[in-house]
Amino acid sequence: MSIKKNEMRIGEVAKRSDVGIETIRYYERKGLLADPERRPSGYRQYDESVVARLQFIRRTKELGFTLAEISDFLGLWFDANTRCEHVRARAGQKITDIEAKVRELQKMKRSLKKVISECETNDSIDACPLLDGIDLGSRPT
Amino acid sequence: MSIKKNEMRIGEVAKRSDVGIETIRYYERKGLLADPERRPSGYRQYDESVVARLQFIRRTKELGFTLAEISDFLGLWFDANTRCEHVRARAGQKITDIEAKVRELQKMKRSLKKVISECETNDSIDACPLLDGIDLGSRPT
DNA sequence: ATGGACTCCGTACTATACTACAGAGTCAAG
DNA sequence: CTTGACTCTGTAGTATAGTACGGAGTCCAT
Repeated sequence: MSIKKNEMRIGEVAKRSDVGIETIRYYERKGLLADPERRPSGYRQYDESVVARLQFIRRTKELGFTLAEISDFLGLWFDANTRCEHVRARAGQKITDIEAKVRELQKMKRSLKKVISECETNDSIDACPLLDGIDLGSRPT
Repeated sequence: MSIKKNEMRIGEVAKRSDVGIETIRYYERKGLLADPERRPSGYRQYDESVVARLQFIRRTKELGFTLAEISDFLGLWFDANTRCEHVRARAGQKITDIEAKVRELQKMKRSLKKVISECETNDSIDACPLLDGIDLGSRPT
């Protein structure tokens, strides 16, 4: 029985996590956030932990994961019914997905660096390839 | 004056790039693909290069870039009016964006590995942290 | 020369992820 | 005890990125 700070209202949470009030309620409806405690008035009552969770959702979304995937992700940790071996399998799959994304991003980065270096040594960029192994055709003249 | 294979119709392109026919036309409307040549009948006529371009769009989308960003990306290479220094600046910005994404992904990966190792040494996962430095609260009991 | 597969265009529909009200109730500073 | 900021629910609207469909024309193997 830990002592919880249970004093934030939704507006405060929105400000701290940089996620809109309407969006927080939307995530609640979608099951990405647990139904919060309520004051007698019906006002939602949050503690600190929801801010971290919202920031996690926001950042993960920017990496190209859908809310359904993020929900699954959070489920890895929060679903008390998930067996340990299932957690391992799902986490392993997520790691594979992440590694593929990282490889693609690094490929794009290498190509962009190539664009930059070609531009530095050559006033014209006629010969710049945008991506390794990808022929995007000639630039219009 | 290079020899071009200019013989694919839209269905063939769709099959090769694993992008739907309707989606190809949609990308054309959105300006992600140039207006293709047409047969006298009005049928669109493509060469090989469009397949690579479509594959690039598909993969890049999976990395969390919007079509607008991808359009910008492709513009780095295809816009003949873009000055070299602008290309460098925009490419540099993209690299920064990519590096931030990679860092976030690697953070997620580390956390997932931690989840897995905790699960391997401990039948209960009560103590697994989902993400470094992020307190998601206790699992329900 | 004809039937089945393919393509055309335009429009309408869908899913995802928000975002914006309306109208009513709540909170707290002065 | 009022008043302005905040919150409630429910519903409706928006942006993005497709996806489906109807009715007509085209391609080509038999």
